[in-house]
Amino acid sequence: MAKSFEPQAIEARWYPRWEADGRFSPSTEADGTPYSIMLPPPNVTGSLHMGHAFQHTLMDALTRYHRMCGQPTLWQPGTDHAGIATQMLVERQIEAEGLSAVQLGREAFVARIWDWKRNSGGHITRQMRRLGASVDWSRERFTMDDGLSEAVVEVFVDLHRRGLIYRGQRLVNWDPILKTAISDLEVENVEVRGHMWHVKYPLQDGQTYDYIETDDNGAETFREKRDYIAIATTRPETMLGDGAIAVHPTDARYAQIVGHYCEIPVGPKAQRRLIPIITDEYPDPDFGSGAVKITGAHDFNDYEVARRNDIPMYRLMAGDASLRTDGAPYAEAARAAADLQQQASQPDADTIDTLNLVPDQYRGLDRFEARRRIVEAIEAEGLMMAVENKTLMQPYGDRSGDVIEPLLTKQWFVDAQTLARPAIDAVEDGRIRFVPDNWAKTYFEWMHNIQDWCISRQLWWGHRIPAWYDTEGTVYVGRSEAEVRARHGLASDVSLERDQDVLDTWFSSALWPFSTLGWPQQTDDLARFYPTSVLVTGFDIIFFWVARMIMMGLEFMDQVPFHEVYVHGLVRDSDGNKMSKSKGNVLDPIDLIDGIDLESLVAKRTGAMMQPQKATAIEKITRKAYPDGIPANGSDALRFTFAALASPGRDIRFDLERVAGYRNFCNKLWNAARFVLMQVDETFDASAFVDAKRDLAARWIISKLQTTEAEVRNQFEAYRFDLAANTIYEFVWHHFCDWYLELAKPGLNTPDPNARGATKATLVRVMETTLRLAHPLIPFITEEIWQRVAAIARGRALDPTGESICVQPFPVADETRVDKNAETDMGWLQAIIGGLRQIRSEMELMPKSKIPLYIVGATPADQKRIEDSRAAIDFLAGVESIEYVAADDVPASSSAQVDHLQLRVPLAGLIDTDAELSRLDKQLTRRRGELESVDKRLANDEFIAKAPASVVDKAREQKRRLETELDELIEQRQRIEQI
RNA sequence: GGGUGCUUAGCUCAGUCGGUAGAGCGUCGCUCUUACAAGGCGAAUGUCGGCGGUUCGAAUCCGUCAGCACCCA
Repeated sequence: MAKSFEPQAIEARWYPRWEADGRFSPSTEADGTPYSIMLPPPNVTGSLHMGHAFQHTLMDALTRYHRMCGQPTLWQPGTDHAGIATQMLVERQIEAEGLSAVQLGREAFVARIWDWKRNSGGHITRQMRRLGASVDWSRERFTMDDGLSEAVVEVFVDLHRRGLIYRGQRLVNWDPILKTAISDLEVENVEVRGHMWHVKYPLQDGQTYDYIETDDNGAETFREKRDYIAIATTRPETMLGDGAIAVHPTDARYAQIVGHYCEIPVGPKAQRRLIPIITDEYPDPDFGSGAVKITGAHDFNDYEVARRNDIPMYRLMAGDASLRTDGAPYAEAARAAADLQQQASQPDADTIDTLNLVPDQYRGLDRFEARRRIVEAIEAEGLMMAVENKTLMQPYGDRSGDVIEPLLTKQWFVDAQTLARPAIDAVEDGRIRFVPDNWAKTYFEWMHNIQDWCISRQLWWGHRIPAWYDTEGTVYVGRSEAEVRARHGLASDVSLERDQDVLDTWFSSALWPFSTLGWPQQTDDLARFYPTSVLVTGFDIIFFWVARMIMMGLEFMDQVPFHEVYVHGLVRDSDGNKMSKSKGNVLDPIDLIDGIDLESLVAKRTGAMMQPQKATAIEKITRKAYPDGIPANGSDALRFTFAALASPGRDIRFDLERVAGYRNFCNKLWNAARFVLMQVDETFDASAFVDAKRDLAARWIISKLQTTEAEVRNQFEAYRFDLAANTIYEFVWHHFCDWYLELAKPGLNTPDPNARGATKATLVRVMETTLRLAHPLIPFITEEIWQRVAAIARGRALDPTGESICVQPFPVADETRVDKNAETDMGWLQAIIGGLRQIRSEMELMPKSKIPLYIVGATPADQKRIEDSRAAIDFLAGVESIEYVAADDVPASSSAQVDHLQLRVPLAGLIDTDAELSRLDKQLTRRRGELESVDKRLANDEFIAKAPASVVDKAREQKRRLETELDELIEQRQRIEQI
């Protein structure tokens, strides 16, 4: 074996073997409960980031653990088609060629995307292999695959037939750059500095009223005669589309003018529109003037008010958020609108939508330019009362970064309220459990306030909506045009045109848990692996994805899609900041595995930036943070780090130092294996010594191994990856390496061949078991070592066609091998060796020098115990001789106290009296403190009366031990003082 | 404004049932010892955010205040 752990060679060797040997396909023989996990499909355009690496590590650990437990285990991989992201990416490529998507046409453009997908779409799946992800690649799926597309059509048609999908003209979030509707979840609200403009809306025909403000007691505080109503708005450009002014029904200030009309103070004076003053619960009387303008077509709150009060909604903008240029000239449109207002009932939305109420001089302006011009005009007219600086929440599209415009358009919607009800029940009654469980609250919170889901997107890349229109605009939904014609009796000469839009990518993702398993066909896989066992995901997509999978799963499979949802935190940088390209603090998991030199890292972080002006600053922080680049740590070390940091309910701060520590851990394991293998050759058969008599150390390490196995199992079952990692670390380093390997050394030199064999067998078999225990977290190194150790441990050669630790049984604790006596004895031995080492260290003795040891107070039983472990004491504490003596028979010495035993190391001539005294004082102080605390508790009658007996006994025992040790220490101190 | 979480050693974090506080990293000594110097041995260290309550006993349970972070509006 190589002298130190070299991950590159090992990792490159094993993953292709595992994949080729089909280790990741669910066993058809195993008869355990099927275990399955759906990989949250990453974007096909994506590359592996730290969040993926973290999440995939956890899923892989679970998958490998359950596979080793003998369950037929499936980790289902795949990618989603990422409608907007992919379309943007290929559009940019085409533009670089001097073409545009429009020039190319829909069909050719979509063909180009498929080309791109075939050639470049698999990047992230190659990276997943580097991480060791044991997904079943033979079942890889893509949301645009035929089977999955069939599922999408099936679901759409079915939900539509049952009225749970509908089409309608609604106010939606519109992205003016992408020119598509997006769902409310794809909108990010950001606080920005803006203005609040206070504008006078003059009352009709110069009417006036007494505007009176009062305090809480009803006393008048302000009075003024007004011929206007004051309106505050952050978006003056939408005034053109106002349909009414609303005040709160209890607002006395405006009661007298409710039902009157006022004038929108923009546009040519001759055609200014009059709008009614109405009452509605929505305006907050304490906010601003208490009166708000209602622009139903450009604000979500106003939309609701307009609907409630039958106020017309006038759309002012086109798809690129510029002011409309279509339709009749302004004078004509304004007259039509005024006429409409006189009518008893509203015409339909389509008719109103044809009215373009943008004055001719503003038509075609960008919305922000229009705002500037309108503000100017109001000011020029003297109707601007005040301009207030104000921070406001502005909606941005999470893909384009542009300011989102609420826009009235025809879209398809899913009736989310109806679907949410059973989905809420499933979590309430425990069919689905969130881990940590407080995420259920977040889930309920959202589900109880869920909005209808806008699922149509004005894109070309995606699942095209299975709806057809005849020339009248009548809509027919069906699996295909032929089905539609047959179903509705439409002759072949009736012209039908298919809906241009595609579905939200999340619509197909919502079907992922069953569409990947073959639905709508009733496949064996579906029967076996649905519902899946657990979903591992970040909290950021509970709404986007988790909730929608639950709704769709219950609706179409009649069963929950997964029993548990493990919600992990976010990976942040070592300072706790979110990782982002624009901050330049992104780490690439592959760089942590392979290492990267500084120049490459700088180039990577500053290349292809959205904001190139930040490059210099990013270069600077990068050079400072990683002066030597990033060293190669290997996949196992990275995985172990993620596991160790995965404390529930917490974001993780990712620290390179931590990875380095776990790389060292891998090296430790590697070297322990090297040592073990140096002790045995291939002919050694550990199984021959299964029943051999074992020494204390062997019984102890075997006992420890059992409790470790039980703990690790529990921790995996409870999703405590952090504790599992710590438990394994502790066992390997501090029990196996620090103690057992050292204790085994003297045993390997004894003349008794049976004792030697027993020690070797213990070394090999504990090693082999440990590898299986650690495999789910660190698959590569454990496989590499296991291949060398397994045959010796089992006493028979591995199958020449290949065996793998991947499919070996996960260790099961054997209660009968838990040996409490061995653990007690070992604790005592460790205390003795520790005491002697402390003396050696503080007296600054050379490691090689041997010391004589005098032991005071040893009973015959103690002496036997000591002699039984004599070789270990001699070897680990550098003892050359032991004498059992009475207190008075020892020359000047340094001492250690282990219970009633006093260990004394004579230091003829060497002793530093002061050093020894201060050492003793330190021990005295500590024990006195402890004794004081115990005494205080024991002196309390209520403690004796009310505390459980075991706690009281423990305290009494502690008191007895402390008193003995104190007595001895005090005596020893006197002896030293006398020198 | 509503909700959630966090505050423990210099740093990053565990702490399960309430029994008197731990790990890793870092720091300080000694040390190249035949698995490992990416190592070994030893050492130092805390107002468990503040205050109040429950309890024989509180880092842990309850209340309250403060600071930080995130989500929703």
